[in-house]
Amino acid sequence: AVMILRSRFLDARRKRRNFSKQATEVLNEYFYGHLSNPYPSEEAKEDLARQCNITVSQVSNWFGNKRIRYKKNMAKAQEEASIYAAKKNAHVTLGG
Amino acid sequence: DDEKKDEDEMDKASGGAVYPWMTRVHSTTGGSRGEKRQRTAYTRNQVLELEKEFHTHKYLTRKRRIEVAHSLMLTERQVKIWFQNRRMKHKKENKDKPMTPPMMPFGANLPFGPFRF
DNA sequence: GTCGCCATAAATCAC
DNA sequence: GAGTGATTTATGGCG
Repeated sequence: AVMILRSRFLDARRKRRNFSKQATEVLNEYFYGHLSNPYPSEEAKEDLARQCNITVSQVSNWFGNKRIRYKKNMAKAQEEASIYAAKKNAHVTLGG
Repeated sequence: DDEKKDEDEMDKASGGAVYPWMTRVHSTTGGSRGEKRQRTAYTRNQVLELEKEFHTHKYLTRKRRIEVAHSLMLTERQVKIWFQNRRMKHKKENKDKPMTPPMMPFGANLPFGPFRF
């Protein structure tokens, strides 16, 4: 009984820390750059994990949270979307 | 009054595109609209007993599952699902976490991780 | 046909 | 108190 309680206090979320600004930037760029289908492949997750210096699980958590919270706050999230859309347009010039 | 306007809080993408993934995917347990899916939090005792059971067998027989379900006031399905989730957690714990036990000859548990030559 | 694995949803926890 | 990363219940597809 004590063990279970103790394990809860040793949980990872006990010592939660935010990701670095750069990491969040990388993740957001991917998310808003793939807004039509923000489901990175396993390989893409590994890539993002390396870039952000976090684990693949953390990448999965981040995308899961991001998707749900985007849905719950579409109006607000879309402002962010435009920011990253503009950012993306700086890279991919609309040559079409 | 019962004026409720936030039933479909999402689905109002004035300006931005709405892609399929943005729509709700899971059923709302029969509720017609806007009902939060309920996620029952199991009691401490329920979790405790399930953990004990998991410690002895990672997989349950049908018979055992029925017994556990009844004794904990859960459905068979809930017990089955719980064990599946628990197995996934178990797997993750032994993977995603540090890679000390299997490989690594000597200076293994440095805070920097494995050597890179 | 059933059951387990898996990725994921959605709610909730913990900080 | 909102934000955010992690964890806990629950679904659905596929093998």
